[in-house]
Amino acid sequence: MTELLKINLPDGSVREMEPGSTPADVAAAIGPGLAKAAIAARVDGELRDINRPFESDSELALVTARDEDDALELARHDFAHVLAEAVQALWPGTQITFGPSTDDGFYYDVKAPADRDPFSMDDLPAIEEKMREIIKADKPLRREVWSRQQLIDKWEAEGEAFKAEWARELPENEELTVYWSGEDWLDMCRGPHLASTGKLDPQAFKLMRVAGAYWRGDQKNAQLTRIYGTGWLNKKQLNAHLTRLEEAAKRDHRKLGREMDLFHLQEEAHGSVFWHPNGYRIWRQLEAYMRRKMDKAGYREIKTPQVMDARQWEQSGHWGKYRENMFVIPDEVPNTEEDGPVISGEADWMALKPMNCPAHVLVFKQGITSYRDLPIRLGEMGCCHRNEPHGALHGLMRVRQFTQDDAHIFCTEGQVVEEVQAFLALADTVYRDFGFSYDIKLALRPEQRFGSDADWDKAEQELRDALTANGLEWEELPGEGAFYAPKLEWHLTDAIGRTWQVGTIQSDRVLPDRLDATYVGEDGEKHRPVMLHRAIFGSYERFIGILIEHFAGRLPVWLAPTQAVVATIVSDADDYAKEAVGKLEAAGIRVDSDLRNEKINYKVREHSLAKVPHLLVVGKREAEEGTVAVRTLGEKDQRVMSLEEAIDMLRTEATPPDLR
RNA sequence: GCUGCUGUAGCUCAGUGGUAGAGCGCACCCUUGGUAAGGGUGAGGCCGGGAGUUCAAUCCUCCCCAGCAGCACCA
Repeated sequence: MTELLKINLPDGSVREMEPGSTPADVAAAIGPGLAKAAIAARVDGELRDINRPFESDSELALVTARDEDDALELARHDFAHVLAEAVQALWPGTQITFGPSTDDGFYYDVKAPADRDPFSMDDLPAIEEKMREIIKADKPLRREVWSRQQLIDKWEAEGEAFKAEWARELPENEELTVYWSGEDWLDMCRGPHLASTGKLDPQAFKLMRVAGAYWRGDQKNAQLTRIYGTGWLNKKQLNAHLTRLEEAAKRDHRKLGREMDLFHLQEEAHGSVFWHPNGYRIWRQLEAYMRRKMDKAGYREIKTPQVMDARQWEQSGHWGKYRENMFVIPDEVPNTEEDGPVISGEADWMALKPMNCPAHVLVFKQGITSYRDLPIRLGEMGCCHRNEPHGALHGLMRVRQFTQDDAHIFCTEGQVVEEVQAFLALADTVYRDFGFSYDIKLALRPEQRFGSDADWDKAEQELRDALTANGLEWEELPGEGAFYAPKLEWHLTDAIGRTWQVGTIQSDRVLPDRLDATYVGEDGEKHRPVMLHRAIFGSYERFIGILIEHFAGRLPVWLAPTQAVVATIVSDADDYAKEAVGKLEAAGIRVDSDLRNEKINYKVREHSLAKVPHLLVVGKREAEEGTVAVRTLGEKDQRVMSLEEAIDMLRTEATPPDLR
């Protein structure tokens, strides 16, 4: 007589089940509706196959499509397996490796057989077709426990070198499982999975692209082809996602930058930005804003050299740790008598600064500093050059020349927490002014680091203390800190839910030491200051790129390159339009006139596409009455008001948020 | 840096082994029109750079450069 298993359900009831029964059996016992709806189970909190037998008395929660996070996770993981199966069905000899779910879908890393080229976009329709076949065949997905040797033998027999390698290295104490798809295909997988491929909606996925990816994420390893798909529970969700992607593409700052004539990039200076008048107007507004914020927060602005001798970079540690990202130049006047510039090879080396911090320490070191002077907050709109890997460059988001709203706070040990707290508050006001919400992450000590564990303990705890004191929540990222310091990172969420890393603060005890920065303490002795590296925008380039995408080009009036255009309907209104422009300019508004011989429809369209916030239309009527017809971007209606009212309105809207 | 794809007019893109086309934009002319494209005419291109194959290369091959997507890195 075997003992029955006690299965506790979320409503508090208990079902007694035969040994070997499964969550599916429980669902069936409860009712046919649930039996049909249940796609997986949470057993003692762990997501599991619906057909995996209970091992003991358990807490059970049945998972249905209404548990969207779990359902999506399962579906995407299954889509990945179906993808791998489809690729192998189409091209026998393809090696398979890994296929996880992602935020919006799934991917599978595969290696094409030796007798064909790597997979390309052109192969995707055929793969999709085969995937639909597999889904429609409704192949049962069955879990089986295998021994390590069984797995290794199978993978080696089939020439699956990557899988075999992985099977060898799976953790000792883990139960090793495979999942059968029908009777003819299987993959090594921890699971869980849906009961059969037919549980997937064949219209709810789409293969998106192929890309290279390294085996186990390491550049030294073989490069595989990663096939990306997006996967959902139904076609409606898929379409909604595809619409979101189109929306994101419309917001692409590279596209809008061209359309709005903000900046350009060209190959002769790839990775560095040519700012056009419109784009630099945005920059200047941001810079003026940030100067006011920093001035009020007790920072003093400095300007330091672009190029410094290599000896300086050796001392700061950059020469050793950062040289491959630095632009290095010979300190020699080249001999140009030959065809080209000739360098003797005996020159001393100089380097463009990739960071501002060493120069700031040098400023700090001038003269003798008393503890009474601390904290000293040195700010710089610091232009830095980093020779980034070519593949990393991306519009304004990742460039080789960029300007940081940088500052370094030199303070005593005892001042660190309060300085971090003040910075937390300052950063908060800035991000709010732009309408961003954010998450804070605390990046903890990396494997390779300078400094003692005691210092790291202290530095990490100081950041936590400041966060706690300000009532903020954060997420910790082990191993992600800089080699000299733990750091807080601000991750902004934009209007369509994407996140961007911008601001940071890092507490550093290494650089003051390397560059021998000291202050005289109350005791008359020399002490090391702590140095806080911090930025809020991060870089102007990236921040402007984020703003463009966040606002889809429709920048708030205070940032808009052109805040208003006065457009005439008939040339009889030209003189009045010029008068209006003069008054608007006198009121500090960035305004253009459009007196061209074009219809008003045409002008409205053009300035709307250029994302000008307000169009002031003037015809005969307005000229006679001293009014303007204001058409605001995004609205269909016009509002007629006196020129003075319009100026007041624009002046109000054009006031930067910190001056309101 | 790695893998794949791409590079044709200012922009978006067609196209062909016999030195090129569209739409938008631009210039000029007509039109003075009330809230998202009025009409006409015209000027723009060393078809990313270099080498090779060929009677002939924008097109095929190789190398380089840049862009895009991802990876790996990062503000």
